[in-house]
Amino acid sequence: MDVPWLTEEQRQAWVKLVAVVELLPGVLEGQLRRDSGLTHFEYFVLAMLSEAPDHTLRMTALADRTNATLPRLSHVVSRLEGRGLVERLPCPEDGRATNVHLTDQGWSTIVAAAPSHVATVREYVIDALSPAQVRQLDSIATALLTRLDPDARMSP
Amino acid sequence: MDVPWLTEEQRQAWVKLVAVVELLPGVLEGQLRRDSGLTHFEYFVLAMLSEAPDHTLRMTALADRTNATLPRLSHVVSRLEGRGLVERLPCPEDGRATNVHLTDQGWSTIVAAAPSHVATVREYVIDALSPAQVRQLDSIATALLTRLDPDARMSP
DNA sequence: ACAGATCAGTTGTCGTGTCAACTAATAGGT
DNA sequence: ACCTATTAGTTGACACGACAACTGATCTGT
Repeated sequence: MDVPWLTEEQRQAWVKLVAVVELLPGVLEGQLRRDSGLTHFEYFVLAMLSEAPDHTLRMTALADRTNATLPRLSHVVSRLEGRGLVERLPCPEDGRATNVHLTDQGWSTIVAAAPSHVATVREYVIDALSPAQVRQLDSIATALLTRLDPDARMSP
Repeated sequence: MDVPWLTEEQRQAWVKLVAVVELLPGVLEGQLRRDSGLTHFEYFVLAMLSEAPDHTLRMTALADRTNATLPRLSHVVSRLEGRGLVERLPCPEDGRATNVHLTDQGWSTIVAAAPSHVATVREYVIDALSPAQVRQLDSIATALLTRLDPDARMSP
């Protein structure tokens, strides 16, 4: 496994990216838990459902969009179901599949949670960057995703 | 909590950044576990120790550099100690503190793990970007860290 | 039409992180 | 000097995610 080492420039960028990747989830997690009683992952699940047609997605599709394994998603959906934020429905077209549907209460929850979450995103990310940097970030993230997510499971 | 919404440009950049932050840890985690039997966090702990003077850091300093809570670090150090990769030593200057020291075996482990890890970083990050983008990434990450980590705990 | 293979999801177990409570040692005030 | 407050770290109980094994439904080939 003999590999060309990284240049100092590359190493610096890498170290900082790792720090961001390490710190950002904690900030989002904390804010959502405090303000809305949701995990970031739970928020993300509700958000994906809220954007889906009829507020409904099949487990597998939802797992793809949220980058979750099916077992993990199943557990989380059970909890959300217990809180009345989503409901499971058998899929008419495929007897094996189950549809997850956002309830009215789930919709209210995500609508209530969104503003403060967006405010946090502004505060920690958008407002820290110039408009040009926001565009650069988009290009960079797009480039990374072609490797990290070649099938575009998370953003179809 | 009434907040200006995000422009479409900003939203796109944000969505993609979230995807990266979600996917990248999984890739690193998987590679390190397969190739070296280490968690990314364990790798990071060993790496920080390997860069420290005398291969030694106090628990608190190590917790800062790795963005870990003290309990989490304490548990992980216990496991690493059990595997003989680090050792705990009482701190001479402060009776409350404990120094964590990288053993020879720990050093060998990190040296053995580094090349394939760097290769992965190349593959998924550096090589996906142009040299200009690497520089942009550095600037962007630096800007984000002024908010995410104002005291520069992770990169002193 | 039926048997085997594959697919969608669920359930249970285990490792790991978080939080709260605790111990031990230093620092500060009178 | 002594008593309190703070700091460093450890320990134990609980929650969540990963992995493997399992159930039930659909597809494939003959």
